[in-house]
Amino acid sequence: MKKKAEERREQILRAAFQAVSDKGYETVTLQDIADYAGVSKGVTNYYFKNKEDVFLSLLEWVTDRIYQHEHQAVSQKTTAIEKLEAYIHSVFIDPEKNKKFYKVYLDFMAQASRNPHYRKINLKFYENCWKIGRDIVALGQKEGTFSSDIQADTASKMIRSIIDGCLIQWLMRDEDHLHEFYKKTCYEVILKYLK
Amino acid sequence: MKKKAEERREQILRAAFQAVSDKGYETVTLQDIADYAGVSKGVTNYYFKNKEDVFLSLLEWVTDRIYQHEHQAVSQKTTAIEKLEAYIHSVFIDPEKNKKFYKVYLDFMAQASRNPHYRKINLKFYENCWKIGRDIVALGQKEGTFSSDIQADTASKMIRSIIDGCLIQWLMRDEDHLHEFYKKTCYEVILKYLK
DNA sequence: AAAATTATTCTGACCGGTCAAAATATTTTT
DNA sequence: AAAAATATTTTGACCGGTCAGAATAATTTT
Repeated sequence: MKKKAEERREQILRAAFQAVSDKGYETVTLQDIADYAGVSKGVTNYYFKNKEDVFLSLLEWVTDRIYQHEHQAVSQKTTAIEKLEAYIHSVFIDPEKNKKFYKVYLDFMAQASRNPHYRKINLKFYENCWKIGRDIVALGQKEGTFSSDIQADTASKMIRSIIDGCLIQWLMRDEDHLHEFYKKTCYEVILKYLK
Repeated sequence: MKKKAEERREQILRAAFQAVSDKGYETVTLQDIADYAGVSKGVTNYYFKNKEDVFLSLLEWVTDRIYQHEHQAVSQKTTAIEKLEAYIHSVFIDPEKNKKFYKVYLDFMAQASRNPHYRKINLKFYENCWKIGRDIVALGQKEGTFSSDIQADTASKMIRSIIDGCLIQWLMRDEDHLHEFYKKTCYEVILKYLK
C-alpha cells in the first residue's frame, strides 16, 4: 500500500526529471510529466499537492541521489588522495549523466535565486557536499598529505565551487570530449590548492 | 533618428534586465518589460522582433557590459598580481550588483543549456573572459611571478570556473556578508594555483 | 457496494503577437 | 514661416492558444 504509493511518486519524479532535462523547468507542464510517466494527468495531482510540490520534491530527490552516490564512492577509499580521486570521479561520472543533471540543476538554481524553498533544499545538498570535502581535507591533514595552513571548512566550500564551476562551464561549451579535460584539471586545481 | 532608436532599445533592455532580475526569465512577460520601461506593450514589439529577440539582445548587452568593465579594470594595472587583484575586484563588485547579474545569468545559462543561440552568446562572453585570464597568466609567467608548469589557456578556463563557481555558491547561500569571504578565498585559490 | 485510485473534461486566467488607429515628428510645398 | 503632406512611433484592444487546477466521471480495489 504504502510501498505502491512510494513507487508511484518515484515513477513520477523520474519522469519529471527526464521531462525537465529535455524541455526545461518552466516549459514542462503537468501533462508532460504525466506523459513521460505514462499515466494520466490526474495521477500527478493525486500524489502531489501542485506543480511546485512536484518540483520541490524532484530537487530533493535528485540532489539526495547525487549525494548518496558521491558519499558511497568516497567511503570505500581509505587515504585522503584516494578519497579525493573517488570524489571527483563520482562527480564527473560521464558526459551523458552530467549533462542531464546539470541541465536540471541550473534550472533549479535559477529558481532558487528567487525562491527560498528551493534555496533551502539546495543548501541541504551543499552541506552534504561540504561535509564530504571537509572530511577528506581533515583526513589529509591528519595524514600529513595536505597543508595544515588551510581551513577544512573553507576548503570544502572551494572544492564544491570549483567542481560546479567546471561542470557548468563544460556544459555551456557543449563539447562532450572536453569532459575529460575539466575532470582532470578540476582535480589538479583542487590538489594544488590543498597541498 | 538612429540615435533615438538605439536609446529606446537600451531603455527596453535595461527594463528587461531589472524585470528578469526581479521575476525570473520565464515569468517575465512583454507586458512586464513594457511596464518597467514605462512604455506601452507595442513598443517592445516595434523595436524587437519578438520576445526571444529581446532576451538574446539582453544577454549580449549585459555580458558585454560586464566584460568591458572587467577589461577596463585590468588594463589599468601593470603587474600580473595587480591585474589579477583588479580582475577579482572588478568581478566581485558588490553584493547588490553581483546578485542582480548572477540571478539573470543563471536564468540565461539554464536557457543556454538547451538553446544554442544563448550558448553562442555566452561562449563569446567566455572567450572574452578567458582572454583576460590568459593575458594575466602569460604576463605573470614572463615576470616569473607565476609557475611556468601550467598552461595559460588551461589556467584561464579554471580561473573563470572558480569565479563563477564561487559567485553562484555565494548567491545560493543568500548571505550578503559572505561576499567578502568568497572574494578573498577565490583570489587565494587562484593565486595558489598559479604560483 | 463503498472506498480508493485513475482518467477525462471543464474553466478561468494569462500570454505572445498582431494590428489599426492615434499621436508625434519630420519633410515638403506653398 | 505657415500649412500640408508624409513618415515614424506609440498605443491598447484583440485573438488564438495554452496551462494549472478543479470538478467530474470511470475504473479498480477492498
